[in-house]
Amino acid sequence: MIQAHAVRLFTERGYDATTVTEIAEAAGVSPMTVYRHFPTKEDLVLVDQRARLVADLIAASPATQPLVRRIGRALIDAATRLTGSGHEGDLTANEQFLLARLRLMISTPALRAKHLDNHYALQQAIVDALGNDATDPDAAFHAQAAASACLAAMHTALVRWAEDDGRTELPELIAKALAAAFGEDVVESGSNEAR
Amino acid sequence: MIQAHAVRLFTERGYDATTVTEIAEAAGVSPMTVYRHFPTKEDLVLVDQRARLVADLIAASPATQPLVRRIGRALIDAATRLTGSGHEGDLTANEQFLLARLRLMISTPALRAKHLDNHYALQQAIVDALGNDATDPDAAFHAQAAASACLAAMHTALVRWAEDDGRTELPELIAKALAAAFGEDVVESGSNEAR
DNA sequence: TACCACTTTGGTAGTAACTATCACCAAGGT
DNA sequence: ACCTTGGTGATAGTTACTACCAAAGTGGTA
Repeated sequence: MIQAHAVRLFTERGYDATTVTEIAEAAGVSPMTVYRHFPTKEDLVLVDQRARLVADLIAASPATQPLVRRIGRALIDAATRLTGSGHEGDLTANEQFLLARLRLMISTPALRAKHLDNHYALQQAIVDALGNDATDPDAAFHAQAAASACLAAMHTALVRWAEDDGRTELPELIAKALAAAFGEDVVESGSNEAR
Repeated sequence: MIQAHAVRLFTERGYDATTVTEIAEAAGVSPMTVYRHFPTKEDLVLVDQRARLVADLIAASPATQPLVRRIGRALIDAATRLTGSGHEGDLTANEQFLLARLRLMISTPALRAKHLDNHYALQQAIVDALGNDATDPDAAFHAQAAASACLAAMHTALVRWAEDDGRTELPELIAKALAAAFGEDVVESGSNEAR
């Protein structure tokens, strides 16, 4: 509830122009309570637990495929689940909220910065989930480079999705971004998930 | 001079544990003066004008090559100039300072976040420098995805360089990161620069 | 030397995001 | 009745940063 009020106020008045105290008043709680649930003002927009989902998808993917492909498919599959694709026309309330948060993240420097830093943590989770030999520094470096590049490509897809107001399917955009960066063959078809 | 004192104090006591007032005292100026030259505390570490250099290198690169290769070579060439490669053994004072700043950027969440956001601005500069048709949204999307992925790969190289205390040549690490993400053929040899 | 823009620097006061510490209160188990 | 526990609230303090205005150095001209 606090987060919903926060995103609404940020969207209406702007992020910097909205104080935490105002959010607390709108939500009917004390500023202390807001800080207890969201350690920083940025967290009011950025709370996001995709990391676990993506990491799980990667750990479940076949280790025989190239890194970029494993990671790319996991990102696409995660997006499919998050947006609940397959609808036509109207967006779900979940997607509306995601879009509102994404727009704030893109337009507000402080949020954009912290969001990108969250990707950094997600990158670590992905590298761990790949399950490579951690003792080989070259393999670890390879995994880091591949993961960071995939996440960056996904981020451009997120930006495009927001600019599009969610009209294009997010998984499709991510696939296009990955193809643009790594070549068409990386994400041709099918899912890594077991059926 | 202010920046040098700031980086020294941050390294000695930690970023959060050092106040801007303390930096001002160490540098022998007033806090106001610090804020005038470095709008935010983060900028005391992050001032960096690579953007222009990289963009120029890209604009000068042959448009016939694939995007990832053009961007990758520009990043490698820029790193070569910045570190003044070719030395053996000791690091230059310039490199020492770069390393100190980089270590702070990597270990301090606030700095890491803002640094990644700076990459975001650099990405825009790169896309502009590529000189593609801005009216074609698909081409623009392609360029954004390629640029963000390349920058992300370069960032992992920077991290590795810092972990290595600068022992490996930075351009070489960037080339390896790009190869790991995009394939060995992307950065095989030679420079884009006109001789 | 004297004068005059112009730039750089400094002081004061204020805002807002946090933090530490303590107190309160309702629910549940013994 | 008593104690624990988890959520809540108030108070006071620190610190990054801003707006506004005053002072001091800098360089060119007469």
